[in-house]
Amino acid sequence: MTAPRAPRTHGPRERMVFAAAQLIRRDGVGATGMREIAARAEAPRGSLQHYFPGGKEQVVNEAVAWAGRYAGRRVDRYLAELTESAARAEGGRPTPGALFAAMAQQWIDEFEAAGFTTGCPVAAATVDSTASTPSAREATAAAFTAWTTPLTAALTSLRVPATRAPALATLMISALEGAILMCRAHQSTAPLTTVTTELAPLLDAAAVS
Amino acid sequence: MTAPRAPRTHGPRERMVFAAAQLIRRDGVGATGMREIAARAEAPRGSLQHYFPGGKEQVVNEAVAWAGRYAGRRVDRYLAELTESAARAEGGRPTPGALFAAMAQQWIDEFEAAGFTTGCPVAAATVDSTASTPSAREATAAAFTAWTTPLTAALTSLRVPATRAPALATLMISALEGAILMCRAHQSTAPLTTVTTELAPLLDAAAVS
DNA sequence: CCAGTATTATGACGGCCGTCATAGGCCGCA
DNA sequence: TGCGGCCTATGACGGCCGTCATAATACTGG
Repeated sequence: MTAPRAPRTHGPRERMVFAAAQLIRRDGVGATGMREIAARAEAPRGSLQHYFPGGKEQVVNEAVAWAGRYAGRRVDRYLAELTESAARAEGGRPTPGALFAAMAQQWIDEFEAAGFTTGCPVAAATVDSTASTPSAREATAAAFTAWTTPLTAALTSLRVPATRAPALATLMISALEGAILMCRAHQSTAPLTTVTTELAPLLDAAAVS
Repeated sequence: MTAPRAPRTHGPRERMVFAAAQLIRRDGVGATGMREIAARAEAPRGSLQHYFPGGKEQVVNEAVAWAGRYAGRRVDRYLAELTESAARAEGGRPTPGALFAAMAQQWIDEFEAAGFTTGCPVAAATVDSTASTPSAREATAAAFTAWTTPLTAALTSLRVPATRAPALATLMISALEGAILMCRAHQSTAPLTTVTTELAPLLDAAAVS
């Protein structure tokens, strides 16, 4: 997304941003080293200097921004999938609770497949580097916005009134992020399923008939 | 609470654990140094070695455990305060939503006073060191348990059925932790107030008449 | 007062970090 | 064929880290 057109196979720069995001969400910002990023991306260490003259700060900020965009795109995709399957099966419209369930399920699948080793990179960056440079904090804010905005739009398309959609989007992301934390701590997907179950009636009730 | 009776003034050991918790919640685990902990506690650097032969891992784990116990005690205190004031004013009983509001307000006050520089140490430890030693992860799990358990009990005493109280406690802590993250990122207390408002009806509806 | 333990104090060591400097390879274009 | 850019490669530097070793000091019980 930095370039208008991505190279046919992901270029080294893109690979490094992606590798940084992966490492950050596993180990946190502080414990992620530049050398490690280059190694993970199978990119030369010198290229980090070349593509990211701003140093580690720039790499981390781009990784966080990428993660925010990714989360936003996932929301759009879930909405499209749910809308299609709901229309085909019952001729109806999916509920906000089903959208949240899809978002949570993504994490449950990942935890079950990868074993609670990784969390949300935006959360990691928020915790780790709020106190550091202002640009790092701004990057996390932008990432949350890039996630909240499509989610708000999705809720609106699910007949949630425009006055409540932003608040519910904030609630959904908050609950999801917190549940992810608890899942990692307890090494269990239970918090995510619990939150999904408990939140569903509230979310569904917000959609006007 | 490590010792049955605390020394009249907090001893150096206790001060170091406290200082570690403060630094962790501001900078994260990785960015918090042993020398910094000692300096903040106004304790000699050699005492860290003496009181914590397990090294940084031990200090961090004790700080996280302390934070969990602290959060649990806060829940008990809020419940007591709300119960008393509700009984005096209306002769009634406080609602679960009011309990959540009290928990959130603590953070709002802190953010407004200290400027979004600090978050929850348990969240920081979870993000930073899930991948490191197993004991660190266990410490975060124990901390969440030390928080969830009193909260579940509090909900039960507010007439939430025992079958739903644990789930609601998980939801409350998840939403609170996530909202704290978003507040820090956006440098605004809005997420906390939003979550409090949106969650209140759900929580209150769970209390049987 | 003395012995012995608890605490404090300080310096050194090895390791990893992010960054910089400096070459070396590579490829398109004249 | 040569030249000028992008990219790659590699080593060095200073700094901070956690830990260890070794004292010096304070305190308590006899």
